[in-house]
Amino acid sequence: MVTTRFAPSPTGYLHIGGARTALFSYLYARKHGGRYLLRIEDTDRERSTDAAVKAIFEGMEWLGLAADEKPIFQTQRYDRYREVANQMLAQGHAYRCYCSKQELDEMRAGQTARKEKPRYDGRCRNRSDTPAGAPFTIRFKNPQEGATVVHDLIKGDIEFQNAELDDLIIVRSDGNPTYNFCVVVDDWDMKVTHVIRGDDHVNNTPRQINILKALGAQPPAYGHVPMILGSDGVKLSKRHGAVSVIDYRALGFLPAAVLNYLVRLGWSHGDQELFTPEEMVSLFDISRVQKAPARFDMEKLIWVNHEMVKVAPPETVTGEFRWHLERLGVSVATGPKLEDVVLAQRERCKTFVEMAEKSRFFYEEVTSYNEKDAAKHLTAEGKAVLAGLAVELQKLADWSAPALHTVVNGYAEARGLSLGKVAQPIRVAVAGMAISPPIDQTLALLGRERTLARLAAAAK
RNA sequence: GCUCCUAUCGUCUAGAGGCCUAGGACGGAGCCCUCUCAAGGCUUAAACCCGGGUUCGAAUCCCGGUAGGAGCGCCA
Repeated sequence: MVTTRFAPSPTGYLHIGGARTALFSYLYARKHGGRYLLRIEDTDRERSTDAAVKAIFEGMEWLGLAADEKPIFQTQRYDRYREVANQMLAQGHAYRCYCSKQELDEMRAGQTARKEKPRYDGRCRNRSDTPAGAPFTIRFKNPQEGATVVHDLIKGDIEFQNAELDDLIIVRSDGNPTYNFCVVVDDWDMKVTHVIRGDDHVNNTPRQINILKALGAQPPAYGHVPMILGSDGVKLSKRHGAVSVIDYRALGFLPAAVLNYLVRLGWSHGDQELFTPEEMVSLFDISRVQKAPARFDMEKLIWVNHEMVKVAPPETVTGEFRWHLERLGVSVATGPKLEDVVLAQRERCKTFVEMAEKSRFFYEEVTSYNEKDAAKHLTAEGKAVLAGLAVELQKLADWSAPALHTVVNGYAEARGLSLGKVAQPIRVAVAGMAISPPIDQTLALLGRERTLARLAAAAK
């Protein structure tokens, strides 16, 4: 069965680039009826934190990319790693290295000075003496001849000369296993068939394949996805703004939009820009993923989000809308139904941050007016309109959009005023600004009581 | 320095030797519509990194250059 995994290390937030490799892994597994697993690579005890683990879970859950099975933590598998390491030692695939850190540093310094690639020269490979009590690391005995080729799902065949690869440490002198070794043992034990991961691991791949071969295991297929760059073409970092997946929630995006944007970044299916979750699964084709890194474009994400917001069934997005309103300290206890406001606002709001800001007047009192808008529309003339209209509205029995439409339009027509001359002052009066849905809808949603009170307050 | 990877509008991309006068999308510009903001409609500017081959024919294949990126830890 096809098995993929996402294997982040919990040393920070869930990076947007990581989210994309997770998405590709997820899609690949789904498409082939397989499983998608999550593994926490927390062997770096210094930098790994529980908060980061939590952030990863939160991010994955928000995106809807939850793993099919319970996540695996590398720190809980040390016994297994040691067992495999000892087996390799016994079989002659690994050896003890007694080189000190200082000795290694000197070796590297010499190589760098000679403009050579810094690498371990294998001096302990055939060492016969075993200094009693001396600290040692365990190194993998990498083949010294021939070549290892990676049949990459995205990049095609990549050939490495084994002579280029040195004997890497698989167990540290403190007895703890290293990254490249844990990955190999885990992928093997988890029966991972397709390793889809970041581009930065390409150079680790031949080593991992060689270890797997020494273990007598069948290496999985690999697919290395290019990284995501900032808009300036430099590696995406905090300097570019949001890099953590969960930040995109705070920015007002829908998980579906982030997913859609991410899947189209470095991948395409003809001219199609928008995909349903089902289409993503059925249409995704890893071999069509771009080989070059792509730049992150916030403008396009915003567009994708707006497209999603415009067509999503309102009830499916009220959760995000409420979350943002409450984040602004707005109580939604009294006021129109969230669904109705979403329906009225979604055409003009690209994100939920925007929607919340432009809709808070439906739920809380207007305590101040936008200065420019007030100066322009709450003039003596404007106030007269508000006062006059208030009288008409008082008499209105049916507080519905069509009825309000008739009254407002009728008022303007009767006085030979353009609709703008009437609607704009009302807007400022009830919304505090000159931006709102069509005026009849706005008033209908706001309700009779609030409308009349605000009209009166502004007419003064 | 060494190894590996990459290269189409500003950005994401289509393009698998003739369908390319290089298509779509975001963003930009202009016009229309309009009670605001939007949305929508129409129009428009904008790219094959450079140089050699191969071929009747190259954005597409090959080689070289250039530029960018990744890796070279008892980090992951």
